[in-house]
Amino acid sequence: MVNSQRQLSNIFSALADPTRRRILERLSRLGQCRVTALAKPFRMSLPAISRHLRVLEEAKLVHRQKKGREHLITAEPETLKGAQQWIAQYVTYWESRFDAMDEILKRQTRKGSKS
Amino acid sequence: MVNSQRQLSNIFSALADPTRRRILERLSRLGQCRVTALAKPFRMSLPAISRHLRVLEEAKLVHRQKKGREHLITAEPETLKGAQQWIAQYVTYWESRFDAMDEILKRQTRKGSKS
DNA sequence: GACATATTTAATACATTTGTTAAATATCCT
DNA sequence: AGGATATTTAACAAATGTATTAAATATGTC
Repeated sequence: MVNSQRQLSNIFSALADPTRRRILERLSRLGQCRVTALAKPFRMSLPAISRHLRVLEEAKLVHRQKKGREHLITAEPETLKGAQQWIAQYVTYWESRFDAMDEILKRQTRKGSKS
Repeated sequence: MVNSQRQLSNIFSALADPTRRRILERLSRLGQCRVTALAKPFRMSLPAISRHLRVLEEAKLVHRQKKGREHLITAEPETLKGAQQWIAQYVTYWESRFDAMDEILKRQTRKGSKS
């Protein structure tokens, strides 16, 4: 579970960068993947990608398994799910608030059309 | 709908800051709210909050309506929903991938226990 | 008009992020 | 051992983000 504000901040900052989002996208298409393979389509140095991966890893959006000299990167969907839930709490709350508002407006309209 | 990568980046950066998340939380409890009222519990100058609000506004997580000298701030749940959907696409994809993996592992285990 | 209130903008300082290149580390291969 | 491959760490520059205080702007009230 995503608990702390700190972790939530890490997750959202990680997702805020388009390169990191593309890495996640790529990871979802390719599945477990080596660093170099992940980095391939980016017009950016390997150290830059390495750093992005560290950010994703610190946010626990990604998990690293060392196998010899290769580092195999895997997505960690549970974390993304945590962020999703954080957001969902507000969306559902606001939706219900707006639905309630709609209801009130409808009733007022009915009353209005009666008189 | 949340379309561009740019907007997605804005939304996630906006959500990455704990103060801004608290502002949204407060906004969801209080509903439409004046800037000063929103800023009340924060140990931070008003200009700082003003900036945070601008960030939220640029991300379209929040909407501003000027009424005389007061600015009334409202949450914009549609945008949050957009972010939610972006995340959902990966979560569901990964879940199905993992489910498929589980299925394969189960079958292999059955085969293994037979031989 | 003069003063109070609500909010933003400007100027500035400091911290963090993001990219680059060069060097270091770890592992594999012959 | 020596060389090739995979990846990270270091040093640094440029851009961005966040907070502060002081001043500006817009509106309301007597």
